[in-house]
Amino acid sequence: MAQADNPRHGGSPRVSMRDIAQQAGVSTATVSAFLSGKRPVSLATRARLEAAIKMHGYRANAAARALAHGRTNTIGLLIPPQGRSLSSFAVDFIPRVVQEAQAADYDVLVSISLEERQVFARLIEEQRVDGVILLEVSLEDQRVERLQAEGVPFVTVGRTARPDDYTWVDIDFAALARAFVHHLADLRHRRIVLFNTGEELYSRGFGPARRAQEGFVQACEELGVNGRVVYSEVNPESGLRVTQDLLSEGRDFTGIAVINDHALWGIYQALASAGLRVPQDVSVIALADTRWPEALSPRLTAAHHPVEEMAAEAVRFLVRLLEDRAHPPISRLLQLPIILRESTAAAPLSPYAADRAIDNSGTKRDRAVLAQARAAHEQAG
Amino acid sequence: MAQADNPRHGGSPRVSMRDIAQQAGVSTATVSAFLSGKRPVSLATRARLEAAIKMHGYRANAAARALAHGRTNTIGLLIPPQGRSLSSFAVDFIPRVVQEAQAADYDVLVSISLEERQVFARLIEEQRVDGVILLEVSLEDQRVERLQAEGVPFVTVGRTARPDDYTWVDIDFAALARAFVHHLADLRHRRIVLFNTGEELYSRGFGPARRAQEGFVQACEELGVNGRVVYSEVNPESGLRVTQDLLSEGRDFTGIAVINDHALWGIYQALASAGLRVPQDVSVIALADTRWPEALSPRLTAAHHPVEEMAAEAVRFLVRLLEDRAHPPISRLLQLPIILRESTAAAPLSPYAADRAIDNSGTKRDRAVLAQARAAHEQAG
DNA sequence: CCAAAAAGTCGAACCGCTTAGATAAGCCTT
DNA sequence: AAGGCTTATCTAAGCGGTTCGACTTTTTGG
Repeated sequence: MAQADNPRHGGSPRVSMRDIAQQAGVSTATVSAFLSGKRPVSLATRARLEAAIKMHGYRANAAARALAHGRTNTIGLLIPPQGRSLSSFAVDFIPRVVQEAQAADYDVLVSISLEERQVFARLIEEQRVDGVILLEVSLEDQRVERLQAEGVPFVTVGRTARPDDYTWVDIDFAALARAFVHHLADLRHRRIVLFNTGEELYSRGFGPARRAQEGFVQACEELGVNGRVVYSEVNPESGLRVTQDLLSEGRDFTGIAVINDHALWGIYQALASAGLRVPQDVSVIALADTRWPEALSPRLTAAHHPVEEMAAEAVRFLVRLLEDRAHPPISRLLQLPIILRESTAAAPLSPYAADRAIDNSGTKRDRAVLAQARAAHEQAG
Repeated sequence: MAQADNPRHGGSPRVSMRDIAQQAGVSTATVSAFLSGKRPVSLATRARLEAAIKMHGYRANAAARALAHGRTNTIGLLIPPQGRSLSSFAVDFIPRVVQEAQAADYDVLVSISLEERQVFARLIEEQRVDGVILLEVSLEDQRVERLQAEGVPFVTVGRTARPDDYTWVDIDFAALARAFVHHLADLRHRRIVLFNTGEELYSRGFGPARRAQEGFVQACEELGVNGRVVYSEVNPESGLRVTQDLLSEGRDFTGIAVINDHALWGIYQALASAGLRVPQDVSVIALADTRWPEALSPRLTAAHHPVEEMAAEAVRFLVRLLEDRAHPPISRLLQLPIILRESTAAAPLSPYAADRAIDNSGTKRDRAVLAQARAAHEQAG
């Protein structure tokens, strides 16, 4: 084939290890030894090699290294298809993954997990990556099964219904939703709406959507609260529309819990233009990124979505699996503290008699719960 | 080295081309010919190969291919460091790049262009990518020079001060800002504020920030409009704060032009809580992603940021450069039409005498300009 | 019916790096 | 002074593909 003088792209021909070896008067094996530090190299040789390498700005070719070494030092990040990620998640997530990976000497290959077969073919079968980080996992996720079957190291952000034998990071959405309900119930709210993710995600068994709803419903039942769930897409418009629809049906809620922070803006907007004040008329509590809670007015009582922490942790987990193939599965279920601000307050006593009627029941227990929850929140915050 | 029975990660040992060749009773050269289609293969052989390949689910190892072939079929995407990208840009940009690249049979390696030297070392010098897409380009950008010097194919999103000898896609921010001013001036606004990007970006010579401001200032001068520029970071809080500061100084503007759509929410919010109505008291015009204009109330007169189009175009350009190394530089400067909605209206006549005073000058010319601009906008919309 | 062209296949070199042995020299030890 | 360790280096065999010249068999045109 002899592309001997590989002209490269117009620039200078790439120097290879051979060139370095020649100039330093040693074999390529020695250069490799020097570079990897896996074998001792004499000081004299060292010096010559350093000089040669610096002089040419030499760097080992990644493909060759990967081929010989059997690892690519690249991790695959499977993101959901366009404009469908949970909240502002992906915005902060991707850069953080990249950064953390770079710190661990890995590159990140981003792929859209739309056409599953294709992605697997490229990333896994062609062995472009050593391991994979999987986003937006469903309770029943074929990708997880597939990865397990292939024996590819991977970590999921979110988890399936049976997450025992692989590695993941997740938020305890059920507990979070429960905490939302408790907080609102403590404030004597009796009619609460949960703003869940979009319906499509929910019906596909998207973990957070399912678990949050489950926790929400369960807590509502336990506390005798009238709970309702609506679904909102991840764009500002949707939150607006959904809230308006809700209001036009006649307002039968005093509290709103949100796990899809893209809806927040619309919710505030819709409430305001309906003449409803937060928190006097309606309380709002949410899971949100760092930016919204302080920007909204009144400031938002919220749990902070630990996007970056999850990104970093996912990478760290994956790296650990890669460095030690026999490593047992690791997992981390994050409990998020709720930070109390001004968007939640005691439910209005009037003008909704229905609320009051319900209010008469369960008051004693609620008091206790209230006190306890308050204490917990104070600590957490 | 003999890791003969390469155990791979727990799974089945990877099949290589040799296995396929053996099973089909041919040489690896023939397998390669079959796979690449670069040489004819008889029908009989074809059939046997297809069977063998399907049976093993064989796929050529990417590293080996890259090594032999000299191309990685991977493009590098250099994104700005965390939380500093222009508006919601990166959110939609990355997935679109990945998608478009996948369609052209390329993978995307994302890297943060924080530590320039490091990134270049990994991506370019280790030859992990065939070409690069560069985001957030400054007027004087060392990365561009470096890439040119190295002879690496690349395309920038945005452009430097002298963008003649390389490939790029950009928005005509100067023209856009001018159009904003014209539109507002046509509506008899005489005191306008430009919400630019954050100050740090501006001072680093970020193209859009500089060019937009230039166009803005220039148009203001031409039209005798009193223009002012403020800088807002890409988070909802910042827009709020900046607007509040502006208002607390005494409101000396009736029109707001925005190129940083993250500020929008805060602007609307701040205006509302100051009791100012849009558009009766203040007109707002902006460059924004698809989601905000329809979600804000009143709906936003805006130019739509063609994020996805730019992403797709950037990839297409790059692929063209990669397929034909001798290809001359390509470029595309996008002119964005302004879509008229309800956030802009004639400037209020009262209670600001100052506005009126200025209004008396230049009226005739303004009339003509107005008519013309209107016509243009009608068409564009 | 034969020479020339086309089709089909193979062997072998090569891409640039890693890594076991093998080798050789220097330094102890006894 | 010889055997045993270390230390430093080299040789050579891969890793899993691509490519190209050479060789054999068909096909084609005259």
